[in-house]
Amino acid sequence: MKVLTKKTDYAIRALLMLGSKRGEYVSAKTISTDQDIPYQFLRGLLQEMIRHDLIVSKEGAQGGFMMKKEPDEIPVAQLIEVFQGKVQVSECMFRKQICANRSRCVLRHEIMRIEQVVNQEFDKLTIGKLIRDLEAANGVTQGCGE
Amino acid sequence: MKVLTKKTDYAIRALLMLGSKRGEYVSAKTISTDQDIPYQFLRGLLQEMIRHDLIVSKEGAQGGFMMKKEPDEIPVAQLIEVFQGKVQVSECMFRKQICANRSRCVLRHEIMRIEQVVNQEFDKLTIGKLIRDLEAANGVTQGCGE
DNA sequence: TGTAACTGATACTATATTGATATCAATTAA
DNA sequence: TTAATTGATATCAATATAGTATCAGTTACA
Ligand code: FES
Ligand code: FES
Repeated sequence: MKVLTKKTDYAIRALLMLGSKRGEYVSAKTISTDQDIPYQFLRGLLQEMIRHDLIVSKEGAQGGFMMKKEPDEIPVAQLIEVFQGKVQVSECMFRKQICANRSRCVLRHEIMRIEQVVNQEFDKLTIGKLIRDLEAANGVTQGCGE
Repeated sequence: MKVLTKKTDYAIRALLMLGSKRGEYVSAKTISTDQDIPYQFLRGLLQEMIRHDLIVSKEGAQGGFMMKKEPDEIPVAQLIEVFQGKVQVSECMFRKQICANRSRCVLRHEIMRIEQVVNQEFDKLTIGKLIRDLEAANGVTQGCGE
């Protein structure tokens, strides 16, 4: 069970890069090469992020993409929502029958509680936090071999 | 983003049924009809659960399936693991490069922390708990219309 | 002892989701 | 003018999820 798909993973990495080069336009090609993300695939993700007001673009030579929002205002939860759809733990079980007390149903309650916990965690984890974490750890943005 | 797939969903419902009829064999057909789960699909799930020692079966007429483990000893986390594979938030980002301090990498840390939280929650939620919750709520095991 | 009600085992098909590529028009810096 | 770029969109491939079909073997019981 994979919680983050490639789309989200790539999007995060693209944003980390844009976030650490704020104020300048970075081309899709540069991001693609640097982060090892398939070029055209990345292009699609970037456009999606423009539509969601996370970044802006400039066309033409020397064009590229730039952060629009503050990195601290972009929680990973939002990226998950954009690229994988809202987290929902499960449709309601027992849909065959009619629950007498739906608002008080403990099963539903239980499931939704977990849903909330998951969302809260991903909400606290912002791009800004990740950037700071990475910088603090390495001085330089740098990754691992796995 | 769907956290529980049909397989897990169906498996939980099958176990809730077996768990509330302990000591007797319940046929796949009965479960299928009662819980509205595709018959052959369910058969596969039941066999998988036998392999994982959660239930036992009796062949032949009047045969069927029965709980083996205590319902309280079956956390939803285990079912997720069996039917969807272990929860993993993400492969390591930045795999292109080599992380100097992998054991101290904060990004990895962050991601694994969330992974743990999710697993803990699904670990606390056992079949036994769900059965009790349902019985307490309704007197009878009963569902909702969604 | 025959047969209907069952599970065991396995192969198959369909559909949806995810991941990736290709193409061409429009824009812009140099 | 042209090379470097994004915008927009169509298409394809790979994988995962959901569901079906079939046949052999076992067992209760009429
Ligand atoms: S980025 Fe992977 S261990 Fe650091
Ligand atoms: S089982 Fe769905 S609301 Fe109760």
